[in-house]
Amino acid sequence: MPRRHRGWAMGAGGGGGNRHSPLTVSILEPALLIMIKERPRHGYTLLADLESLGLGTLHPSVVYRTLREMEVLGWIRSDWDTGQTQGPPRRIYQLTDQGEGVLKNWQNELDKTQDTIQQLQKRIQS
Amino acid sequence: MPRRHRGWAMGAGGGGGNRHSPLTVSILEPALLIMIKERPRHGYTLLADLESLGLGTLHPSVVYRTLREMEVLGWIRSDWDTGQTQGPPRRIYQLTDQGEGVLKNWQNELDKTQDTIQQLQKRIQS
DNA sequence: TACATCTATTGACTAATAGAGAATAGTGTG
DNA sequence: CACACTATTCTCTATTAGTCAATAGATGTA
Repeated sequence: MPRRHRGWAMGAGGGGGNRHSPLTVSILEPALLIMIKERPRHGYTLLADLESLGLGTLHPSVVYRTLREMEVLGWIRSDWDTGQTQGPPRRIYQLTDQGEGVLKNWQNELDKTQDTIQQLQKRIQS
Repeated sequence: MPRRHRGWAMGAGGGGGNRHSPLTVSILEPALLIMIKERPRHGYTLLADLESLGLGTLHPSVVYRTLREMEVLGWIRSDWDTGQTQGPPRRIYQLTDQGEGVLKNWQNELDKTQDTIQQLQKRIQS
């Protein structure tokens, strides 16, 4: 089963189950950082919150992996949740100081991206 | 030399030469389609035009490869330029009918992305 | 207690993409 | 001819992403 990325835009409305575009994946990282900064959360919650952002097509393991990798990089830190849980112990993630800095870079990038997309949208309308 | 993507946001303002974010790469495909639709062009020109969009950090081979792959997919078509050139013959790309459809999908995706980013920006300001 | 179900997270395997550098090649200029 | 500039292609390898399966605690229920 091909999981094309290049070529994503062909099957978006056509074929079987709809997959997300590469853009979706690219936004995952800042989205997680922003939500974690808002309020420390665990992966399962973040998974649901991504849904409400329209990034809900991402496979859980992609999200968990991203979280683990960002922790290795020192952008976020996790502690085991001591409160009662309806399941196995879960990691609560919070932003580190380094993560704050990284998030600032990401904000600049998001701004630039907004700008670029807007330019593209204008160009196509004329 | 590591060409990290995950981890991009660390070195953006810090280390050596600045690389682009994954977002930049994700936008390349629709950007090319839009510019080609505006006016058929060859790769070298597109390369320069990307610059003015703020996507100038992309390596030429990435851009040429993307063009070739989009041609294989049937989204664009190329003819050798018959006019005089100041160099070797060059391919002029133009959008196909299929490419028009793909571009529409991309436009939806760009809209959605604008939306998501805006939501994220709002959330971080409060 | 055996079993299903829901909450949570992790691991392993492989396909696909991206980044870099070098190769190829035509044209014009000193 | 050597060099610079225009233009495109190729190859090699690092990195990322997608999928599936495994692990595991808690809760309910037959």
